[in-house]
Amino acid sequence: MPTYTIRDLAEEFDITTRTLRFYEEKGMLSPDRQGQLRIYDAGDRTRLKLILRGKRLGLDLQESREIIAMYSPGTNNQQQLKALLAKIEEKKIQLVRQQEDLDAMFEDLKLWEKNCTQALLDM
Amino acid sequence: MPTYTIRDLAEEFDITTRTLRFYEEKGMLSPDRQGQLRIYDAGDRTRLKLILRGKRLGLDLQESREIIAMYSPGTNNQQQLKALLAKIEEKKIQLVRQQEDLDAMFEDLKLWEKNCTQALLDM
DNA sequence: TTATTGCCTTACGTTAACGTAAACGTTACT
DNA sequence: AGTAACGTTTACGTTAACGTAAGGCAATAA
Repeated sequence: MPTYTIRDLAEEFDITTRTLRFYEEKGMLSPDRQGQLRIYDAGDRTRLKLILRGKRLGLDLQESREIIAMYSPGTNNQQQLKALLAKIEEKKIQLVRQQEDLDAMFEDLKLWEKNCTQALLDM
Repeated sequence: MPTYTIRDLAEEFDITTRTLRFYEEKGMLSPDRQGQLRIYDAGDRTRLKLILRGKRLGLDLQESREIIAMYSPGTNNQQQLKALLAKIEEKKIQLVRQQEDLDAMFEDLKLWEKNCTQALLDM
């Protein structure tokens, strides 16, 4: 099993070590320790990827935390599961909305690219 | 031409009047005045929609400002146009990335919905 | 006429997500 | 032995995007 130093992950994902410590401080990551030093494993790396993916989509850490919680086993009481399903539905709606927004903006940008290119040619 | 009070827009888009004043403070909106009162027109309303769409996509106000600037005419020097085209390309790349992220998360959530539903049935 | 309602300005407060700096310990050269 | 490079903790600073409260003008309902 591969392990990573804090610098390994920071460089791979182009974030600072401060960010990694911050995520740990918020309980999103719990790397092993070798003395004082943090040792990250594949699970930590995966969780980090999920956090960063969420971030790119505009989720905050709390939301990412909930998404990540879905990936970990042991969530096995009915109340929890129902709450999770509700959350998923809610998130799906928001994702669809984002898709629409993306499409709309894409169309606008394509149109503008044409306009701009044409304007350049006209000069 | 329709006009809107600050409350009209606030209610239509489910934001606070403070938010509208804030956007104005940042130079994103410039409603007419009737005495002290703000009177928004169709253009203001469109700009607001663009701001909010950008916000849903995780853009900050500065980025939305640039997008909106593309919609207004009068940007007619070559330097400007080239800069705009570069921005558009950059944004497109980011949007594609978001699409991929959305797809990935969607797949994950669908999988988890299955799991959760099954787990509920199993109880 | 007074009281409520809505808008206004001014201005300080708040939260998330880190940045930045200080002060320190530990390898790793040279 | 000295000094750089990298890690650690602790803690205060920063920015964006508003929230919230104070104080005041204006119109309308009772």
